[in-house]
Amino acid sequence: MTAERIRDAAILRFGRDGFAAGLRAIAADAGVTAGLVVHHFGSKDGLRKACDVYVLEVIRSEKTKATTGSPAGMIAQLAEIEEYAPHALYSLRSMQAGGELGNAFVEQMCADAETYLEAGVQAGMIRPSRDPAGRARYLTYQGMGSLLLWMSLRQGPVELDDFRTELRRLSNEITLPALELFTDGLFVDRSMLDEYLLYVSDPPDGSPKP
Amino acid sequence: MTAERIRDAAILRFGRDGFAAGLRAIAADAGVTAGLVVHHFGSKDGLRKACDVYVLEVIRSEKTKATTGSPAGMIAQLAEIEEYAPHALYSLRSMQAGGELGNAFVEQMCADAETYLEAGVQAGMIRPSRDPAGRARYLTYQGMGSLLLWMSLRQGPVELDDFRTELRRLSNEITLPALELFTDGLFVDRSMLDEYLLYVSDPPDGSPKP
DNA sequence: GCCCCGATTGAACAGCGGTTTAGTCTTTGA
DNA sequence: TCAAAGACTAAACCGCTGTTCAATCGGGGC
Repeated sequence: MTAERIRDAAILRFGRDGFAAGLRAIAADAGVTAGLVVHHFGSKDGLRKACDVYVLEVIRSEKTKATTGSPAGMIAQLAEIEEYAPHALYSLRSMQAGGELGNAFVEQMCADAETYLEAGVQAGMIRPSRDPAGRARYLTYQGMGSLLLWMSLRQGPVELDDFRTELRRLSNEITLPALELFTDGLFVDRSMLDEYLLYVSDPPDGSPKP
Repeated sequence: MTAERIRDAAILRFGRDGFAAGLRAIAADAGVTAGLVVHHFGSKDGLRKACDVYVLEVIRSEKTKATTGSPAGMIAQLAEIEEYAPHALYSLRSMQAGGELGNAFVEQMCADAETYLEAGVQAGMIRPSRDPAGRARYLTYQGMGSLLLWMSLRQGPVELDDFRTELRRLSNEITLPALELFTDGLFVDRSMLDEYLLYVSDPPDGSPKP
């Protein structure tokens, strides 16, 4: 079907150039004209919405273990994706641009991370947290955010091959510091944590809650 | 001076709306016309360059302890900035858009983080790392990246007041998980780290280096 | 007093973006 | 076979952008 070809071309283009990509470029990639795109999707925003639901569908169905709960694991496994790199890139662009899919995507990743972390805790591999949801959200934002920062810093188009190879390079660079942090932490003593726990149990101002 | 007023208005506008903001909007904010802006700065890119060097100057002179090396510290201290919030927001936009200032800024933050971490190690508060530079870069990317992700997810303009208050809220949400991670780590045993260290000492393929 | 130079403006220009429209071509169904 | 419906195109339209240009205004030097 032509509409699907347009949608796939749009996913590729949007991933490569961001959502500032023009309809004419997408149409040319799909071998059609700009008018046909809006004929099928109503508008550029309609096209984006169609891409959103499709990508979310693909990711949802293929995320058998797409997230392990740890940022290093996320990135490493993202790097292994060959076939689904376009959808991963498109998702990153969605986060970069904001909007519904971007928010839905990170919310889903936060929820998944919490599930996997809880499983790790039950299996005796991961330390329990005083705020499991907060920890999951924290780790997810840090992991996906660093990825987003990396992509944002390189201005201009992001080629799929570059995406894959650079992702692997990043994964290699990150693995050691992440493993260090995850096994031994950063601080040598618990004074800062204890002070904070004391502070939130009797806060001078009632802003944070335990 | 009028040129300085234009520059300041541009820093505010760019921070609020991103670099897609129009010259006419900036000019209106400064009480002048679009023509005068290019008369003074040559082009929109010239205006952005001028904002870049000025913001970098301000940040450099005022970063007495703008970074502590830890993501939680970064964000918390960024949140305390009242006067320099526009410059912090502009820097975030620079990272979002890529370009020279964005890269220069994170590189500087990585270097600073390494310095502060080393100081913490010398003071006996922070654990030494097998790859201090890599750890500093890792922590910087995670911390700034999560901030960038937060800003990217909210589409539309970012008001200065929202920026400050939301930054504080984020800081409160993050502090506990970060302190937990920094004191105890995430894993209960060292098996994953030991396996990796064994792996990099005799890699099956020569990609990562110890 | 005059003149020149920089600041400043308003309008116009050129290009690109999404969208619209009129028209052609292809398929389909009775 | 014919006509209606939808796929598809080419061109135009319109709003927005950064940029240019001619003209005007306002002081400072000779």
